[in-house]
Amino acid sequence: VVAFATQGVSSFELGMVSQVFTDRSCPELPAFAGAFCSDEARVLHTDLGLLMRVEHGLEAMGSADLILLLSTDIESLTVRRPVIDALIRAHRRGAIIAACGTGSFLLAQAGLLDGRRATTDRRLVARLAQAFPKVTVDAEALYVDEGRIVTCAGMAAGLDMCLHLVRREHGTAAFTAVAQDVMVAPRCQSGRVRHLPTAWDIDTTGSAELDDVRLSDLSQWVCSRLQQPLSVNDLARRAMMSPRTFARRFQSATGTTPHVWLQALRLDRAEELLETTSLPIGEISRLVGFGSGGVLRDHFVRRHGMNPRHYRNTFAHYRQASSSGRLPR
DNA sequence: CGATTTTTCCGCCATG
DNA sequence: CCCATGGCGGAAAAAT
Repeated sequence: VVAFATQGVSSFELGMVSQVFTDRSCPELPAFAGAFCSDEARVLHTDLGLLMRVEHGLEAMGSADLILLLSTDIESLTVRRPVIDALIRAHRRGAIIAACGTGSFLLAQAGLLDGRRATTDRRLVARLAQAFPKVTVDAEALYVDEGRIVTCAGMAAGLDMCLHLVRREHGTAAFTAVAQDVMVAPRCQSGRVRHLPTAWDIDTTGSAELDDVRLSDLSQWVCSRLQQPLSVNDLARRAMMSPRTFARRFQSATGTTPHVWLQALRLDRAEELLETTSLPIGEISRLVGFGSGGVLRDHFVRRHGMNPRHYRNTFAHYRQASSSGRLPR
């Protein structure tokens, strides 16, 4: 993992990437070899004015599996040709490139965002869209995953993106463990905001606060009884709303429907069990509340493009530590 | 995989 | 008048 930094680099992101992508010397977790690189002076000042010595130049990108482009102040962002070339080469080679905040501008300049969706720092989304019309700018997303090109909004969204990458490449068990290691309460699903809202992410008009009270503990309540078949009506009853109102308020608060959210939760748990136990797939289906293995399989193919057995094999190497069939947590 | 049954979702609308 | 609520019916999706 190579992180590319320029003058004025965000010290927050420096800390973030070095915490997530570190060698934990723990057999159950993926171990990352990380390095910082830059194309300019080997001594950079961060956004806080601290001095930082960078040991590698652009050549470090040549062998990286994952390249992270760190944020800087947009005014001091200068795009140099060698950087663009290095990014294009890395992309052709098959590397994953993930940009935080202003890093999206580098990707855009390199033409790597053309025809793709992307996001950037909230204050810069309009600017990105205007400067690069071929880019579809998503102003809402925490991060946007376009396969080998990933972009994210500023600040803490970078953490979500990094954890998402861990999950995508190494599975849910690794994701959960790393999230615990950096003391982030893992969200139930990747992508958009999948956790149920707390007061600050609902718009504060109307009676949103009352909703918050009624919706806030729903997530936990559901997680603790996932193995039972829960209908949307059950959720509504628990949230003390009529089914119609529940559906409507859930939709406006989370952007998704109760059923979709519930299935995502089930699927999350199923992934975890597939990776960390050797329970039969039918058994896992039952445990996470899918009636039969067929249903689980269906959802799996939709999310991952592969069936549960294939998925399990892909991430099998993280299993040896706890293969007793014991339930995690 | 296709047919059948069940569940979910959304627009519409009356009500308070 | 504004707006949240919740019942209803049918389309769509999911489960069997």
